[in-house]
Order: sequence, then structure tokens, then C-alpha cells
Amino acid sequence: MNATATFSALAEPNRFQIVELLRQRPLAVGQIAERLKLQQPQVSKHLRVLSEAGLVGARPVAQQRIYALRAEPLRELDEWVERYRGIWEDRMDRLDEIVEGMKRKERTK
Amino acid sequence: MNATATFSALAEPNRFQIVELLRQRPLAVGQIAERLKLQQPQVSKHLRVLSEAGLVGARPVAQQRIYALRAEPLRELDEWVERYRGIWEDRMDRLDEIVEGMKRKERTK
DNA sequence: CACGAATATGCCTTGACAGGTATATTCCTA
DNA sequence: TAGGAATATACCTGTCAAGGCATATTCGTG
Repeated sequence: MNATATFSALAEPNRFQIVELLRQRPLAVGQIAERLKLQQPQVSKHLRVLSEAGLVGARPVAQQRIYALRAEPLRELDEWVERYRGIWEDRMDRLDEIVEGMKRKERTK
Repeated sequence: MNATATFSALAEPNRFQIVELLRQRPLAVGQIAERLKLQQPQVSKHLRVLSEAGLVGARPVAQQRIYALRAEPLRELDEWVERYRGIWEDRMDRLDEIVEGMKRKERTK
């Protein structure tokens, strides 16, 4: 589970847009380019990155390649963020208590 | 909800590590540097980025600054990925059907 | 109030990456 | 099988971000 790979793929705005677009349904490269008003080569490059991150997969149809989302990285992302649920289900900001604890000399190290 | 900002903050491995570390409990800058074997200035810089992304907050205690996770971006991330649940709860790979649909000439445009 | 501890900031260098454009590749069809 | 459509790749260029290091800043304490 390489989380940072997923993050770094989604950090680029155009790639993020592509993923959002593919959430609705699979699309060919040209269709993506058209809808996002991007040039075809850049779309291909972004798809490459997304593909290497496992976020999309392609299927050839004639000269077209239909790209679709792949579940795994997203599921892993879901599992990752789930481990942080406590942070906002707890009343968070345990900061105060912790800070108090720290004032008692280096218990913290 | 600027998702790409969150992604781009978490895309950097050291920052990701910092977040993982802070999940357990808030820490001072020096403690983070020590545990991750990073130099203090870099830690400060990373914390700055995380802070601007809203992922962490600081609280001064003497000359120290105690950093802790902040819930909001993580919750938003959770909400975002939730919208993708269908992708893996469905049997995914609607690819096949869609592809078939596409073969019927440009219904897709 | 000088000193030291903890942290932030500034500057420099280097590497990664995104866009632009041209071109290669693949595959259908007349 | 030549031509064109759809897509991938190569190359160049500019930008930006991360690390290293020096230094500024803040604050408690003797």
C-alpha cells in the first residue's frame, strides 16, 4: 500500500479532474481531452501516471483506448483515512491535555 | 474543499510520515525531527506546508511549538473517497458493457 | 539582561515534473 | 495497402519544491 504514490498522482489538478470524470464512466483519451479542454498528449501523459499508480486501467477498442477507474488504490485510501476517524470522532484537540502532560518535564521523550 | 491541496501536502513522504506520527499524539518540532531523523529546519518547513493545508495546528509552550493533527481536511478526504465507494462495491469493471455501448458509434459524445 | 534552547526563515543548488510541439505507433477501412 | 484516425512517446524548456546550511527570532532562566 503505497499511499504517497496515490496522493502524488491525485495532487495534480488535471489528473484529479480526470479521475473525477472517470468516476461517472469510462472514457477514451480523446473524449477526456475534449471535455477537460486539454491537449491529447498531456492527457496521455497524465493517464500514464495514473495508470502507474494503479488508479486507472485501459482497454483497447480499435484505435481507441478506453480508460476506467480501478478500485484498489481508492479502497486503500479509504482504509487509510479510516484509521484517522478517531481524530474527529474524539473531540479532537487533545492538545490541551497533552500540553499539560508535557510541562511535567520530558515524560515525552 | 480543496482536495488537491490535501493530496499534494500528503504526497511528500516525509510529510506523510509526520502526519502518521502525529496521529498517535501531538509533538514538538524537535521531537518530530528526532524520531524521523530529519533536520529541524526541514521539519519546520514541512510543518508549514501541512499547516497551510490545514492538516496540522500548533500551540506554543514556552519556546516549543506543539503540533497536532486537525480534523477537517481528513474528514473532507473521507467524504471525497466515499463518493467512490460505488466503484468497488459495484462489481467494478463496467468496462465491458461500456465498451459494447461505445461500439455503437459515438453515442458517447 | 545576557545566554541558551527551540523554532522559523532566507538563500542557494539541484532534480523532478508539467506543458508545448513534433513525431512515432497502432489499427481500421476504402 | 495507402491513408487517416486515435493514441503514445520523445525532446525541449521553464517552473517549483525539497534539502543543506547559515542565521534570525522568540522566550525562559540564571
